[in-house]
Amino acid sequence: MAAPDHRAPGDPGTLATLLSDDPAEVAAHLLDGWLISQLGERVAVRITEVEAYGGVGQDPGSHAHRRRTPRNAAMFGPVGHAYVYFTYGMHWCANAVCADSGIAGAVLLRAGAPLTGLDDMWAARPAARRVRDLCSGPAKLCQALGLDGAFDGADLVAREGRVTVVDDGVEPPAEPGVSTRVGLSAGSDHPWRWYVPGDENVSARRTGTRRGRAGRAEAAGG
DNA sequence: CTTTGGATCGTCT
DNA sequence: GACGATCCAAAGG
Repeated sequence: MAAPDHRAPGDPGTLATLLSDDPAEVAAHLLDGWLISQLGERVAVRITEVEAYGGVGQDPGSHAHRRRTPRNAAMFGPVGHAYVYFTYGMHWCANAVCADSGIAGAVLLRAGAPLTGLDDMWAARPAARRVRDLCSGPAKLCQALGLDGAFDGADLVAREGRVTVVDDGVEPPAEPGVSTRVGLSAGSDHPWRWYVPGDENVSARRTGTRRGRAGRAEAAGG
């Protein structure tokens, strides 16, 4: 909820190295890292939920499963850059590209805990009622940080980028929550979703008959 | 608190 | 022409 005072963004350089590996290997390491944008002043969140997506022929749930297309091109590009896509006719979602060069892969940034720039986030998300409504979902996160198609391909590990993912040196959870991915019709069997246990800034999984199975409020429990 | 239906358009078949 | 890596308002317990 409130921003811990002791946290301070560090050197983004080490992150590029981290991301040069399989999405499923690196995804959980992004938990508790910082995602910062320059909407208004400085808007920052602590990453609380991520999902891994694989490359061609590796992952039926991935946009890159079939082949490279104009939309998913960023997934085949440099590690540490953003893959931002438009979905459901109205929402943007952002990924951090990873995997070795030439092999498509990405980590979807699904949720975050607001740290700084709360005023800008409230302004960017009029529908939000509580703090946990600001960034508790991939499209909410993008809206709160002002991320859209203009950020597709942006360098997330550049020292002075418009959007930056930063490792603040704080270790990610020793035992992160794990589950299957949200909202998929294919590839939903892989346990490639990770989240900070007990954090309320985590997306709610739909429990209805449309998809998925018995998911619950996994933010609870600890 | 939970559940349901609707919005809305780019992308790929 | 179909379907989303989703969110929100409304309605019911």
